[in-house]
Amino acid sequence: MGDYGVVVLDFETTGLSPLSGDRVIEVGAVLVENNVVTDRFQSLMNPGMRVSRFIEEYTGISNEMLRDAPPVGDVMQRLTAFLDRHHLVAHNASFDQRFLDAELSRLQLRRKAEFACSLLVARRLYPEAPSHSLGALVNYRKLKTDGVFHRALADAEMTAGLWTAMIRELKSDYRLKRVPFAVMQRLMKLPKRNVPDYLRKLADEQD
DNA sequence: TGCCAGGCCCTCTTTAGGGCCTT
Repeated sequence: MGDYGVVVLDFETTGLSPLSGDRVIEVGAVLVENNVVTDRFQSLMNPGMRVSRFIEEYTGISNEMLRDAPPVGDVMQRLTAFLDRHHLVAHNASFDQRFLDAELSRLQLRRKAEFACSLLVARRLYPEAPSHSLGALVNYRKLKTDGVFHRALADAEMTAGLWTAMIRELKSDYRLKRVPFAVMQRLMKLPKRNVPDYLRKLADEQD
């Protein structure tokens, strides 16, 4: 015990911008407790609009699949229950955060949990990686996948795999006893050159 | 029909521009 629980989540959407009218079409989320996945949530959602051919091909989610899916609002209510009060993690979190907040706002709900971003942490821990896209990082760290990409639950599972791998490596490489959520949030914002010093000092403080 | 974001981060920087990420 002593580690935090976080929910790693991923949205598939009709496009890049909720302010331009884009909606969510699928959510995948995994609960990570003590650095192990202990629960999962996944659902397609009917956004009330047709998705473009590009999105159909990018995600493999067709308009036909969405036709009989539950409305976004129903799924977001169930997702809120799953999120409970856990902190949140996503790859390029600002994207998922914008969509989550936009959909909650339509329900007159507000997010209470804080986000951390696996992309921003990975840029600091693996500056030499050829790319910091989720797929590239999964290859770079040789993480297990089921070969599915750009579906919400598969991407959430891969992001969780990356997140837990980074925490394990922080513990082993810097002899950290604990890697609290606040430390990951701090890493997101730290200038790259300050990261090694910060982690060494943190290890000293934990001794 | 046609339109289409935002934040991070580097650099030939700060009176800016452009690539990377997310769908």
